[in-house]
Amino acid sequence: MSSSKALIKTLIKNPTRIKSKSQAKQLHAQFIRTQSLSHTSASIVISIYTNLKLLHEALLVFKTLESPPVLAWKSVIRCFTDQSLFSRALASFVEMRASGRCPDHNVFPSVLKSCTMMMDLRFGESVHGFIVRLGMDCDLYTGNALMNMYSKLLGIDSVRKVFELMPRKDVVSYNTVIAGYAQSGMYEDALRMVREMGTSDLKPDAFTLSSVLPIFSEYVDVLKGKEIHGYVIRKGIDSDVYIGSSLVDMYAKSARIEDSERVFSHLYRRDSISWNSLVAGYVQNGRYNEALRLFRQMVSAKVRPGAVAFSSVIPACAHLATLHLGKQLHGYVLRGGFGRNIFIASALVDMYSKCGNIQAARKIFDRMNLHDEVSWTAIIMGHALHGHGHEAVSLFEEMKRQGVKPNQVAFVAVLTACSHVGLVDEAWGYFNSMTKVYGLNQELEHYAAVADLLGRAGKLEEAYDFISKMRVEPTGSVWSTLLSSCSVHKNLELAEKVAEKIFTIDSENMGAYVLMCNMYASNGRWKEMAKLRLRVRKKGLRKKPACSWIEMKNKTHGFVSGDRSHPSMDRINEFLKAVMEQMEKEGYVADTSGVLHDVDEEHKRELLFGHSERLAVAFGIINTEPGTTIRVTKNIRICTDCHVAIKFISKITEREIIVRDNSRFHHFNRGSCSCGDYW
DNA sequence: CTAGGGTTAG
Repeated sequence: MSSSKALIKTLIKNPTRIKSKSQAKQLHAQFIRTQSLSHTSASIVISIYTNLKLLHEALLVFKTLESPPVLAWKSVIRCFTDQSLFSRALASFVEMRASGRCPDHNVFPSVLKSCTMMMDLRFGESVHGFIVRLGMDCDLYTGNALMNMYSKLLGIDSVRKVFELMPRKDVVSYNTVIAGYAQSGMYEDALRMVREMGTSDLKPDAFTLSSVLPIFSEYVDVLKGKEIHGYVIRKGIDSDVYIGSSLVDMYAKSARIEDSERVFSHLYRRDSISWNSLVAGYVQNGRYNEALRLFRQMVSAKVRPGAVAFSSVIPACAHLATLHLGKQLHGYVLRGGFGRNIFIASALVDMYSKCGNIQAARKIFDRMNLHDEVSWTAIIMGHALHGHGHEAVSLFEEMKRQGVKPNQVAFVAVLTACSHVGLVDEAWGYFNSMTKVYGLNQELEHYAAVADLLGRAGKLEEAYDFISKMRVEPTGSVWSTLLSSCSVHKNLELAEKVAEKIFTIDSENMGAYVLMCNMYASNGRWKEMAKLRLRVRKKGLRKKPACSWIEMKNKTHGFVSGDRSHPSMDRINEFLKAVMEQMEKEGYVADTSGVLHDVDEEHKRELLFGHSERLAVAFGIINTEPGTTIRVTKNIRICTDCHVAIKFISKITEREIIVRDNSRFHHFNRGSCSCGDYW
């Protein structure tokens, strides 16, 4: 009996001396044997159990108490919070108050955290009122918990109010306001608080830095970031997972993916966020294949991808147009129960439309129960790319009707839609409404879309004027779209003016050289052409090879123009020859104007024959069941002659053929194309 | 009591 009393005394002073479950059970048993399980000693046993996270054992003891003392309440409430049983924590708090016990300051941090996690601001505020009435609002931990709650549920202003009223502040207090400022985009204030910390003799720790680092990745200030990286290493907290993923992300966002890789490879502990920071980093830097490789590596490292991981990798499939991988990921998404996530759904809509399956994209879009400006934009862009300009425009109108305000990206999408079907007046209306109705500035992309539209519509001079008077400095690519319009509408004079504009901005623009050479050739201007060719040779420029690829049984087959190395080449040629005979019977005449001039007519036809898109289409047809849709992707614009030829092929073979070039999709069916030959 | 990664365009 007396030894138990001594034990109780030491335990009251230091209950964490009990470190294992068996020790705790032993002690508990001893109390029961000596019949000294009073309210006080029972509370101690409870707190020992809860410190060891043994909720079940603690509750068994707790239930035996008729009127549990504060220590017992406090322990179970903290344990409930600890185990994420927030509503039970709050219920216990209510019960404690009803029993007339007055909570001490140790109870509030857990209660406030539970309110935060339950997102129950009303209850939290009433607890705050209670805290003030008890005069406990000057308690450090309680104040910190209050700030955290307001930061998550109310807003930074109330956080600041609590902070300023706190008589004593520690690192956690500062970290909480700093995170609050950083998360509300008030970067200057966040950094000011970091400096203020220093003057209060508090040193920034891992929490501080992982809140501050994302600021520099958004500012893209590598220098500041590197400075922090150095500080982190000196402090020996560079292996912190939180800091690690912030660093990976920061370097990736500053286009220094090699530094991201280095940081990642030095992390000895990696969670799903560290992995995903690098996956997302690869995607942000256009390294789609590496993103997919790392994602697979993450899965085989038994790190379960979460919702964020899927919304990071799916765009990689969209860019690569790898439908089979996209479908696989879609399957994982559904099995993981992430189908309703708006980020993922938007990414899927985009992926399916970029992989050529606009119907699947639309189905996912229609099944979403909430549409934001991103998902609207994804489906509008999808229809635009597939040549459904009118549908895209009416979706844009529907978006506005539903009260979703279009952002700058949405305008890029609707202008692109107008451009692909030649809706000139509508496009002007949208372009002007940006500033007049929505207070958005027109940026390069919007100017580029309108310039493209005017050029395609054959209003070449108007397009030239428009680009010359842009409020933003035009880039080579804006002029390039006009140049190709000049070529389509056979206006050599303007093309020369445009080409000079391009060469002053980008003297190595190979596409422009090729286009100009062809135009000179078809106009019989051999001298100018020769001069241009010499310029190209002097610069040592080479033509980007045209290539097309097609997916077959989960494998991608690539074809380069004129390259005969594919094992099926004989069968492909046999097929093309047979189909060509039929085509010519039906009126096909090879359009050789797009081919360089200095070869004879017969050879020109042969060159067209070897165009990569034609090879890929042929390969697809001979390797699939009749009636199967053929999907081909090409790295540059589809050639005029191939466009005609594939129309014939679609009719003769009764196939739907979908070709994605660098700007849009062409759906060939029964001898015609969805673009209506307007492209 | 406090912290990190995500979707649409180019």
